[in-house]
Amino acid sequence: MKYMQVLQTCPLFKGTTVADLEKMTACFNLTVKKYQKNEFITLEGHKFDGIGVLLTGKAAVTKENAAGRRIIMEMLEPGDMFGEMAAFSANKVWPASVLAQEPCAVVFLPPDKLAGNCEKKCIPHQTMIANMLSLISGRALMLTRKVEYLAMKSLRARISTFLLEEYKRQGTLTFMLPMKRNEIADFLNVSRPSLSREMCRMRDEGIIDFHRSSIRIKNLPRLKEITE
Amino acid sequence: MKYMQVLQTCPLFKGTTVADLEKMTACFNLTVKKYQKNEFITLEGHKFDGIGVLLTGKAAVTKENAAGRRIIMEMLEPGDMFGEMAAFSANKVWPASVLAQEPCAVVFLPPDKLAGNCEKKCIPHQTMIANMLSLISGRALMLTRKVEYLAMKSLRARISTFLLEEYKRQGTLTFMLPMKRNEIADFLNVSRPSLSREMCRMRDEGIIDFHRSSIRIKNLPRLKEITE
DNA sequence: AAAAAACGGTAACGCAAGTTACGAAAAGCG
DNA sequence: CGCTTTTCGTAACTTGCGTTACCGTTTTTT
Repeated sequence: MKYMQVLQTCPLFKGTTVADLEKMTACFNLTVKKYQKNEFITLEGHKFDGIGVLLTGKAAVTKENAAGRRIIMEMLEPGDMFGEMAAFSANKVWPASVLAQEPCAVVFLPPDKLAGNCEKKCIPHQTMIANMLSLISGRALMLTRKVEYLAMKSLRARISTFLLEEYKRQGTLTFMLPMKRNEIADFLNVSRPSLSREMCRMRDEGIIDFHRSSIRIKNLPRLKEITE
Repeated sequence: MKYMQVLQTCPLFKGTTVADLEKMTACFNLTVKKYQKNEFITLEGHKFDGIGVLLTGKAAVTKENAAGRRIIMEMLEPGDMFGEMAAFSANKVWPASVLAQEPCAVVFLPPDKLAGNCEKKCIPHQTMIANMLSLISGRALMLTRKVEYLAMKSLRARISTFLLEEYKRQGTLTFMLPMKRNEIADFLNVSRPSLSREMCRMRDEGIIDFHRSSIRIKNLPRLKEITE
């Protein structure tokens, strides 16, 4: 199959050779589907077709908000997969919609064959199952982190946690914020003016210093203290 | 083992006969531990002991946030399991605490044996892995739901969503709430008085009616409207 | 059955964060 | 360069929720 190279970059097939992939895909009876720009690849609430892997193009995972507005959850690039969570749950419907932003080619993996018994009980198949376990639990842990953020009552605690994670990631007390104010506010689930106000208060108290996207942690212990 | 019946109700062993279970448990080297009411079964951040299965009693999965406020993530009943997410992650510590709400009996399954290759490649073992996949993705979906709850800004929207889910589950407009006020407040991540106050306001407005744990939805369209 | 503990409704008060609106600095663009 | 657009800080006002405290009721314990 001509898409084999792309398929190999998919985390699901990490540690699998192209030869193994060829064998497996033959077993899977794969169907490549094509979509035009602005066409829906999946529709939230509709019947689940199998785990999708984006082969070419660009697509957006979207969800409808309470207010009925579409929010982009994630952008998909070739090699990315979607629907891996819904695949093994009881309720076999798409938890989100996927919208093609460009012409896209997608392959769907039937979940029953994936988890089901391979007659040959081949090693690659087991590797794939292990990958799947690690992927999904990774996703679950990521969601746990999100819950931790949202469960924080005070805005200051959210900001502090956010800054500390960034500090940990970048390694220096002075660094650039990876997002604009608006995006940070969205991520922390607060309004932008509230974020600005609180950041300025923290600056007044000598905890941090900043200008636009460049920020410096002036009182690290204090910052940690806020998050407990 | 006397708990074999309960173990069979554990979703991890769904579709497995008692005879198969006997064989597998022998291989697993299981230890049953007992806990008193209000005793911690696991402690957040402490060393991971293996996937837990609650055999008897009732327990709450909780997390502490910065302010020391405990939020209930989930309630556990006999046959329920916990810690399956941490089992396949790199960092082998408990991501949450589990607190016994009643005297509890718990069995722990070592994760390496679970995911590792069974020499016999027996069918029950494969069933168990498939079950595990289904369980973890179910948990991920549950967390997604939790995130959706917490992302709601107004308390009224959280209450309405909670009541609508309960209505959907129980099928009648008049039903019993599955938790006490304190637990609901924890679940919705608000204070108990605030929950009471808002529920009374909704009663005053004729949306719902309630006394203690029995509740009746009087204006279903209105309730749905609030969540939109 | 009496005592103790848990549960749930209520009210007053304070404060953190949302809302809205405006202006200045920075960035994008013809 | 000059114009437009985006980004960000700031301030006044509003509001929803937390906190605390109290009390009646229900449940549990002895």
